Amino acid sequence: MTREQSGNHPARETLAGMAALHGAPENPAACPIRDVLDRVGQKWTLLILIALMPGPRRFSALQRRVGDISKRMLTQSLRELERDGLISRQVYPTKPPAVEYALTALGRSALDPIAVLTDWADRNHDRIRAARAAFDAAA
Amino acid sequence: MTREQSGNHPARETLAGMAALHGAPENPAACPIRDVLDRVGQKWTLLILIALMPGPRRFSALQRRVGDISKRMLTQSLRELERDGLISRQVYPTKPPAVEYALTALGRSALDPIAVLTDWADRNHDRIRAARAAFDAAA
DNA sequence: CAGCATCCCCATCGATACTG
DNA sequence: CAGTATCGATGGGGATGCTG
Repeated sequence: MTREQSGNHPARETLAGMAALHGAPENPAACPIRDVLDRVGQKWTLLILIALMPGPRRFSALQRRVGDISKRMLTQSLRELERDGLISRQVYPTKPPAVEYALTALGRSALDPIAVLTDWADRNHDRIRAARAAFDAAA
Repeated sequence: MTREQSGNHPARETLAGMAALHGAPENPAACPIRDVLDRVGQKWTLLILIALMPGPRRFSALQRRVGDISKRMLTQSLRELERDGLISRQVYPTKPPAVEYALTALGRSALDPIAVLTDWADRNHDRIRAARAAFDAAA
């Protein structure tokens, strides 16, 4: 989680605006872009959000669904997502305790822009792989 | 893997497919999501792409524009972006050598989905910060 | 079942110095 | 100017074990 530079921007909505504003990193406050991207770029967060798309899931169910994530990382990632308000955590004090995680409205809304990005990734992955092969061949 | 019920949203169908795809962790390179996200999540890549949006830039100009990036990281990040085919590298063998970097068509196309994501970040940053404050207060 | 706690590896990144 | 080379700090994240 890297923090620094790239101050907050007032009424920017386009990348162009951000490119322009970036020349002045006087405000040390957290940049929304970095803030979100650092989270999205983390290894498991996205997989967890995706795993929660169909509906609420319990801890173990999540672990199975995500795949080879360790309990440690699952716990840690869930905490961060909960802290950011993207998922909710409901504890049922049953005999063996049960905890259910679910997407919040904010979490669901995050999946739309993420879907755009992953769709791009899906559509252009071949091109990227080809570019890499060409680059490596030239070396 | 089994398809994930309902999801009238087309983009979400794709995401669900990606989730299923991850079921095979033996070849992580085969997952477009991780492939792209790892790059996007890196510290400087996005800043560099944004810095190149207005047009081609030379090494030093990029370094000034991005901010406090070291030459080491700038070089490294540029190499990866070039390898992925997102930017091009043009060398002018002048007296003091000049090298110009520019977005490729692929690189430009990547900025669209990224803009969607950063726009979301911009719009929802306040909510996230509020959620964090609430979470921290509860602890 | 859900989750902390602990140990440890290694990838990422920063700083500095050197070069064609 | 545009890098390369090297060292070192930081922390993400895997493996394992323990608990309410």
